[in-house]
Amino acid sequence: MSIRVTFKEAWSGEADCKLCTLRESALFAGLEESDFEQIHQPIDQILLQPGQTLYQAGVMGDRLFTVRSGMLKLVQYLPDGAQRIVRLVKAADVTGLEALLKQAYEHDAVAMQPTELCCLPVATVKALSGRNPELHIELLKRWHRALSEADAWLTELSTGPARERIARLLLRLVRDSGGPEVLLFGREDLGAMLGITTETASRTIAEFKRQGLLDELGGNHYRADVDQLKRLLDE
Amino acid sequence: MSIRVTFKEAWSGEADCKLCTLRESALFAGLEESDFEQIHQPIDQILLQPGQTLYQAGVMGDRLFTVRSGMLKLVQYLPDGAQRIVRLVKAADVTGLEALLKQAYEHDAVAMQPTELCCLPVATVKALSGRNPELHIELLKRWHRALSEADAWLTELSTGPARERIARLLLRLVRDSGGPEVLLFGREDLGAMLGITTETASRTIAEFKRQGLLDELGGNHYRADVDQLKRLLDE
DNA sequence: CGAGGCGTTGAATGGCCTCAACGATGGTGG
DNA sequence: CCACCATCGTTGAGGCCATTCAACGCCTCG
Repeated sequence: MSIRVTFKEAWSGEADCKLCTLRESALFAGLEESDFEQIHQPIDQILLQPGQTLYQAGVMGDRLFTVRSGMLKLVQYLPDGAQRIVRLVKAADVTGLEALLKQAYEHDAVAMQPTELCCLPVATVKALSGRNPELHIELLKRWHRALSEADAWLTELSTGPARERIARLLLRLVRDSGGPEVLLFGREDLGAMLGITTETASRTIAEFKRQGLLDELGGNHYRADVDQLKRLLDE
Repeated sequence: MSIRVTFKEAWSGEADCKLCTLRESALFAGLEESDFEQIHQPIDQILLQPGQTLYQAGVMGDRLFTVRSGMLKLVQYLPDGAQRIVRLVKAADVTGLEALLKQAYEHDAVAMQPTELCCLPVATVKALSGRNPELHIELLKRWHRALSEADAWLTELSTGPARERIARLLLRLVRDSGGPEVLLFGREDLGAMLGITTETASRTIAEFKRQGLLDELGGNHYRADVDQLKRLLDE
């Protein structure tokens, strides 16, 4: 099911962090010119295609990752094989922080779209954060953000009937993407995010379309009626 | 519903961290003798009774908390009033880390048992962690642990039919408590943890008792048949 | 053109929720 | 001391909603 990809295959160049287009929002936002000179190992950039796996649960890694564009899903499995998507990693997010603590990755990280990443060696991040308090705080913030997201998934996306979960997910997607147009996921992923079956996900989406809550634009693109979705929720 | 308690009412003394019985597992485990001399503000200790609230969601705080004994629940609310327990905080755990980032608390923290806590002023923790890399790492570890817990709640306790969720919860409780005896929660809390109604929780527990998976010892104490619970899960 | 993946839809079952009643328990006040 | 009340756990009945199993159309790709 999962597509393995060697590091070399996905490699797409070395980064120059000083010139990064994400500088303001990136992990290294607070760094000074002089700090960059402390980076001895190169920062590799890689490009993943949809379905390709960045890392696997249980594997010890020595890198953490910043998403430059695209999106990853973090997947956990139960012993019986059931899977659950516990979080999405979007542009400017960081994942694989476990590596900083010498711990194995806790999820499978799988690309949902063509996804560009920077690979930050743990040694580099540690060296920089030991010297630089701002980076240190930035790391805490990333961790905190991940935790907030996790809690929100539990309360918003795993509580109540299927139609409410889907409505809340759609509203989150709208919020994150700026406009009312959203790129939806495959029905199977939808189910794994919300703890429902693919059939229920499909049926509910279809019903939303018929009721005008969603307008299909083709290629899994939809236009959402935000007001009606909200109204559905506070009844 | 929630019981407010003033800080003064719950105050039960000042701590001497050097002599703390939790020294090895506590947040300050890595500190040196000399570090403790840097603590200028006193570390207050407080005692909460079941149902009392430690802090509320949305409130800005300047303390974080270490649980010395007892247990807290972290509760989040949806706009429509539905509540969800997103995590439990047990002895040696830390909560309220949001305060370190100048952010409002994200949950209601409510005692489920008589609970002893240490209140650590953010200023103190910041001062110490700026100087002490071990404490710094320790903070990252706490955050990581909280995140792992959050993910586990999603995959294990919010996935699958009610009987499986309860079985997995029981197994977690057994694991955490050492022996096969567990102190169960009120049915309402059970429901709020697992995303099911109190009636379903009650019914399932009653069924487990009839089937011999649980043995009632009185006062919400039960003895769990671990093997049978596991068997129930891998079918 | 055939195969396989994916989304959709149908029918039937069953599990969970809703609403309701009832017993046990514990605390309060007469 | 006991009647009273509130809370909590339990159980029942009924109905809805999600799951299960199945079939079918559409699309891409080999």
